[in-house]
Amino acid sequence: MQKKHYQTAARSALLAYLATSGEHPQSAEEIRTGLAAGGHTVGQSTVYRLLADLCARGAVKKYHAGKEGEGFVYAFVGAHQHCERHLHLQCVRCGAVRHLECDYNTHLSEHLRAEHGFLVDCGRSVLLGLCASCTEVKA
Amino acid sequence: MQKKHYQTAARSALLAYLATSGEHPQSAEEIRTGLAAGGHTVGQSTVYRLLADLCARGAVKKYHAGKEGEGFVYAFVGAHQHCERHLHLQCVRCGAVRHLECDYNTHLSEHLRAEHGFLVDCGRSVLLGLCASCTEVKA
DNA sequence: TTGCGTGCAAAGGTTTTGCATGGCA
DNA sequence: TGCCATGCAAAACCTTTGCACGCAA
Repeated sequence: MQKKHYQTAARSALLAYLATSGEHPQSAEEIRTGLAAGGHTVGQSTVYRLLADLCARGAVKKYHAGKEGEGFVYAFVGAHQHCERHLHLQCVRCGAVRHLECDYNTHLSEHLRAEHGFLVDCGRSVLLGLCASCTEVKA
Repeated sequence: MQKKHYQTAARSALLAYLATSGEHPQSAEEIRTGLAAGGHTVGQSTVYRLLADLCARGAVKKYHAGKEGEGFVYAFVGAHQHCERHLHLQCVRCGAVRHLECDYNTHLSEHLRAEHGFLVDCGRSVLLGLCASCTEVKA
């Protein structure tokens, strides 16, 4: 059961900010900077605490940062309430995370289970690569 | 082009240790402890530097640690010289990483490319879940 | 009024870097 | 002999925690 929470300035600002930034993953520090740019100064610990809370509620998802060794990035989940059912595709260039809403998920999970005895946890699995947009501008 | 390197005691010990520990991923600190247990005291910075070097040469692979927020684990690559061609399955319980040597890799990559415009970088993609062994003892 | 939320600062853990010394080729 | 490698310690980084005060309900 979710712990109750107050509607505070920091919480509202964070939610509003995440909503406008779409599902583009950002680090805690980037989020804090973004909030500050919008006139909302929020302590770093508050950012982490709010993100952890939202994460627990399923409103935000936490991914490994694209660049290794650099902690985590957070993305607003929005309408995606079934992340445990599909795979995730993260672009190593732009950082965007796409949710693979496709029957292929089922095929893959079934294949791995039947042929390899491996139970995939889709919600936590992220495939890395280049998204369509970044492929086009591939330098 | 690879930078040349000397054959030093620390380097030999690390390689020997990794060879015996198979492909089971370990953290830098675990590796250091393991070396110490074998009578080889190696400075922590040396461990990191050697791992980074081996990683660059493709002899060692670096994965996110199973538990989030806890850095990385390293695994000996050994005979797997084609990690860029297959997916990786990491067990969230025991930490083992398996290389998916199966035609399914091709299917998946092709599907994602054709249907979703996403170019998967298999070598860096890791699917999380439960391996066969851990599924059996699922508590 | 109650107790959660917040900010600051300090703590924690892991990885990286600077520097002088030591060792391989 | 020339460089690379190593160790120690300090620095850097990101994240978490402790504590006292503030604010929502």
